[in-house]
Amino acid sequence: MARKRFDDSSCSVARALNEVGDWWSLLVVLHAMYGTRRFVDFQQELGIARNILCDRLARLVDNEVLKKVDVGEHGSRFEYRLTEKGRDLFPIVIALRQWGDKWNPAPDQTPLDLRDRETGRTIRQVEVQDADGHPLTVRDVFVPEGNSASEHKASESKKKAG
Amino acid sequence: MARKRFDDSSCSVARALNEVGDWWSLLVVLHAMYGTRRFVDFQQELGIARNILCDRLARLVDNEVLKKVDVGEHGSRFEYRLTEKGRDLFPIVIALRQWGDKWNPAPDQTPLDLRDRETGRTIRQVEVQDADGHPLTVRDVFVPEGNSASEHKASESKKKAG
DNA sequence: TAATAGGGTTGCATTTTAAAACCAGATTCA
DNA sequence: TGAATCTGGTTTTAAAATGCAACCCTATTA
Repeated sequence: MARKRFDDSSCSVARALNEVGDWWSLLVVLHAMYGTRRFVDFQQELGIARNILCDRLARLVDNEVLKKVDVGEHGSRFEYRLTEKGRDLFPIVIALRQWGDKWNPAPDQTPLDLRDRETGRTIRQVEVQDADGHPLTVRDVFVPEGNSASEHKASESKKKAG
Repeated sequence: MARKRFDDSSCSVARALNEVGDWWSLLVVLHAMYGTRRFVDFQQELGIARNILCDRLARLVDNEVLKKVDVGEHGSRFEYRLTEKGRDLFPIVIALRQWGDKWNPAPDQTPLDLRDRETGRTIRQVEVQDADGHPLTVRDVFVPEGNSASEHKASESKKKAG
């Protein structure tokens, strides 16, 4: 049967994954962040099937992660550019990259060394922080009672949790 | 044909997505962070097909995101618990949730209000930061020349980029 | 002894995916 | 003028992945 979709899920993670949670979409967004804008470039860099790329680009445009711009250069030529919504995926993509570098390092590759354009210094590890900027783990947080997002037992209120 | 896998991709984002980049895996991890540990609970909370859940749990265990523990309670009973590698997905899950809340808010739902267990204060937005903790956008960073991760034109060196 | 719970596996129909071939408008080349 | 090329797709076909339901086995409870 068809893959399940989460358009109307009450869970915002599910709704997010519905837009960028498949095998290709985040890689398309990643390459868009690297500067790729054209169909053929995405296709060659990603090695993705053309029909799948069509589908993903259209879906990302539908979801306003990308916008399709006719730049009218050399005949029919379009560019796919990140919207603000798309650029807002930056922390997610970087966190994924750091996680991959940490837990599945490629033997023949130094991890990505991303630097601040102004100072030239290496960026921080992406982390969840408290109001003061101190790092928090999953065990350091809770969902206050009454928050509708806690419907599916978000807080660790079960006997075995903790 | 088969879906493409990225096990040996030189891109750490692709390798990360290979482990948790499908429709269900990150939702399983999310619920594990909420405290879910047992097969039937995952199945009921997620509404996932049992064979698919089997496959995903096994894959996550293979990839050491979860570990399977025989707690020998009430006969055959196992628990799936997050490993350190799995807990390390916390920033990614939270960033996804914040992105979903921001760009696809559910009309009938207040966004997740996650709080610091110690102070009770709301957590920060997950962001990419420079060495001093100041937020950075995708336009504020670059990949230094010579970094092997820049092979696929990570730095914006093309004529049209910028 | 039967019913039930936990944790799966198996079969089968439906979708998705990948690969390659094909298509159509615009442009450059000869 | 006409052929080749570039760009951005659509179509076709076969292999996987998915969802659903039914089945299986162990252990516990009624």
